[in-house]
Amino acid sequence: MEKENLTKNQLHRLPDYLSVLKNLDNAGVKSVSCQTIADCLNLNTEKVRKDIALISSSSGVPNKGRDIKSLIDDIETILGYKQIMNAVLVGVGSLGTAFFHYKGFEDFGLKIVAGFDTNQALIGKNKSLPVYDVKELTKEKVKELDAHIGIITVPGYAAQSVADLLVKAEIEGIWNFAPTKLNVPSNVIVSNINLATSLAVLSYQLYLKEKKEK
Amino acid sequence: MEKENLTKNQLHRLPDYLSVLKNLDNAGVKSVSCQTIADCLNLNTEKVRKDIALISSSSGVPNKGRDIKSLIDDIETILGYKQIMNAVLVGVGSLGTAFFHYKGFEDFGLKIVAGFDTNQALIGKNKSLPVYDVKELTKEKVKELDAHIGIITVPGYAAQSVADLLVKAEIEGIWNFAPTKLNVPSNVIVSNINLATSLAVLSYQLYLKEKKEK
DNA sequence: TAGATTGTTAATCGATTAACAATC
DNA sequence: TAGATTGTTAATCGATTAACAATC
Repeated sequence: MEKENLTKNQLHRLPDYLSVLKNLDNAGVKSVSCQTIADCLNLNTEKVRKDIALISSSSGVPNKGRDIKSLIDDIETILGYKQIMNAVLVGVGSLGTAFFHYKGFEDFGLKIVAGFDTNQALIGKNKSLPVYDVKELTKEKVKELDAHIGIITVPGYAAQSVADLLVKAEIEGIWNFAPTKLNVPSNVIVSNINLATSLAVLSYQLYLKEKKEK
Repeated sequence: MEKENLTKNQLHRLPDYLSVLKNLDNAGVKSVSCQTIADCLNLNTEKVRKDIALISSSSGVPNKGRDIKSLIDDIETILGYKQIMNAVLVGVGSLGTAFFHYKGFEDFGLKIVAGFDTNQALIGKNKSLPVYDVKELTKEKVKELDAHIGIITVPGYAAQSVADLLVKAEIEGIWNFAPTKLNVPSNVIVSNINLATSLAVLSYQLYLKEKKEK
């Protein structure tokens, strides 16, 4: 599809583009210019144009723009929304339980099929999804569940050992919510999401604001 | 404390530094060089040195490094961990409930004190924290709760109207989990965290890997 | 046709990396 | 003292922005 790989920044903008495009699509709009997308997101046209050119399977039409539906299709393909992938979740604690029951991920192509934990009290089938002992997190089990992604929602100190387990179980990608940098072989893909980091941005701005007011 | 403001990238690295420092502190280490931090995070020394110089209240000592405890203190101050701030959560749905019951945020200086929703079934005090009707999200209520931050966990289409409410209620900062860019006055601080975006990074890498294997 | 919009090339900006003198 | 580590200045790299010719 695209000629070159997307940079991290470009990739981060895709979900925003998608959200704008879906809104326009819902409103019955048929085609869109990069200018319009840029305006909606307070970005400059050039940036959007470059991004879109890179990910679009079709060329833009001068004086018209691009077909919204096919653009949505292109982005969703790249973001993996078109194809549901199974995931296992390790750490059915406070935050883990939240995700465990959150159905929203399926819109993004991710389906949690099982949980793993060390806490015996959590293990069993009492919930909508099975929770297994972390000891059962093996290559065979992962294959049986047809899982390709592992979600880590354990405390920071336990994250690396869980990652090691997932690697051994031949998981292809790890979505890491623990505030720990993971060491994994280069063929395993890791995406970190750190709530603390995100919150830090907010706190820092408030801290600056307060400091300025004094 | 620091002379210049931190860039977004630098800010994002602080929680990582903090995590490394805390590990070393727990291990009984007293002082640390930037080189050590850099090694732990696979960053290069120069970058870490610049970052640390910017946020540290004390100068580094050649041939020794810096005192770990005071460095932790500096970072925690900037990240706002030293001072708990109250927050209200709007949207006690699937993801919202998760956060609502997640106690982990208090470690990062954030305490959720109340929830708001439009769904009458969710309103009441049956849980550990009160859930109010979104109609009650007023300036007075926010003041009464001593809340400074608003957390948005509603679906994308509702996010902007919730943001408007929060602004009217004179909230200072918004932590936005909805996949929507918010328009707010410049004195209100917004930090977006988009699970879809984070997942997109993972999906895209898997997509590239698959494409390459073909 | 005229004009909006595209794709592409060049200029600018900022962040990262490299180099090195200063110093406890 | 010698050497590890610092702080700072310069070089490199990459991403963003600006400019503009091409075109439906």
